[in-house]
Amino acid sequence: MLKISELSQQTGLSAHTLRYYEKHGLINASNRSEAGYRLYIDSDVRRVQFVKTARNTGFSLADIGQLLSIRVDKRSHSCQDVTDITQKKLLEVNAKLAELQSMQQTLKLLLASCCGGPENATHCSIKEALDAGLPREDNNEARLIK
Amino acid sequence: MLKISELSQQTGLSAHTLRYYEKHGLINASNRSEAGYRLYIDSDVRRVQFVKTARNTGFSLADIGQLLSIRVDKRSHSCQDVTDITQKKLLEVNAKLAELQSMQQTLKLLLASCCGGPENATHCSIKEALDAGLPREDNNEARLIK
DNA sequence: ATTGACCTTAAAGTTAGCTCTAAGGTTATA
DNA sequence: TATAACCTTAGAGCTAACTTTAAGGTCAAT
Repeated sequence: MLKISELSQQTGLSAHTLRYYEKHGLINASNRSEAGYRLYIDSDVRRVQFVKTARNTGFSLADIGQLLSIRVDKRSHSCQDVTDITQKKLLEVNAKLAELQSMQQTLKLLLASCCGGPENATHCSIKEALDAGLPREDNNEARLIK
Repeated sequence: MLKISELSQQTGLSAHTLRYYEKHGLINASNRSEAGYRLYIDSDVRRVQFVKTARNTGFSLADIGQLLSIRVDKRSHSCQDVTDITQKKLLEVNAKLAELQSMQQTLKLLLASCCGGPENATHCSIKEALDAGLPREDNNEARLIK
């Protein structure tokens, strides 16, 4: 039985965030101690890790609640509901994957063509990466926010 | 030369959002008309699309500004700077990819094992997907937010 | 020449997702 | 037994990223 700070350590989410997720119906402590402390078991850890992964891959907490409801709330979902939701989420994941892979490609090209790449060791040219898909360079500074 | 509403159409971002991005240094109109209207060219479109892709893959606007500064502001970055930033972003992209692929796997398993999968056509069992990596089911409802 | 659909800036409002604070109870160690 | 390091809830505060509003200028078509 883990206390909330131990769950926090195991998942990398703060105790505050874990309570916040609980308030929004995403997770739950399996038990409470006499004094009212939240107590978690292994399956709670896996559930939190799932939430974290989903969040890291860009799903909103509402999306994640929907994903979790597939697993948890069997009785109120028909088979059709489940496959519909799952299929929709899978399409979203696939779209995200495609965009991420394009970003990966762009960054790889940038690394390969800029300072230290085999054909361009002495000066930094990013033209190759730009030509391969990035927007073209211009003369304006891109100011960082703030 | 595109006006802002035309750029909006081509990129799927609202004119408001485009002005917001400009205010934060991410994009810029190449020209202005006599009356002060923003006018964009093809390379502006590509730049906005890059911003959109990066945003969709979970980068913050500050991150995107950093990525754009690699491409744009050659003089103020040493080769080392550029490779450092790029390499760091590439690691982030790779981590996101790994998490997304794990989500994809989970959803695929769920689809395959639930209602209509070859070995389980008559009732909806998600146990297979759970056993394959998802947190276990429990008896609590996952309430959707709001 | 006026209507309506655009465009401008500046600034206020909104939402999601935390993050922190206050006020107080619990538990382990010195 | 007291000190510190936990835990509790309720609620306020914060930041990022929009989104809307206000007040007004422009432009094409009737």
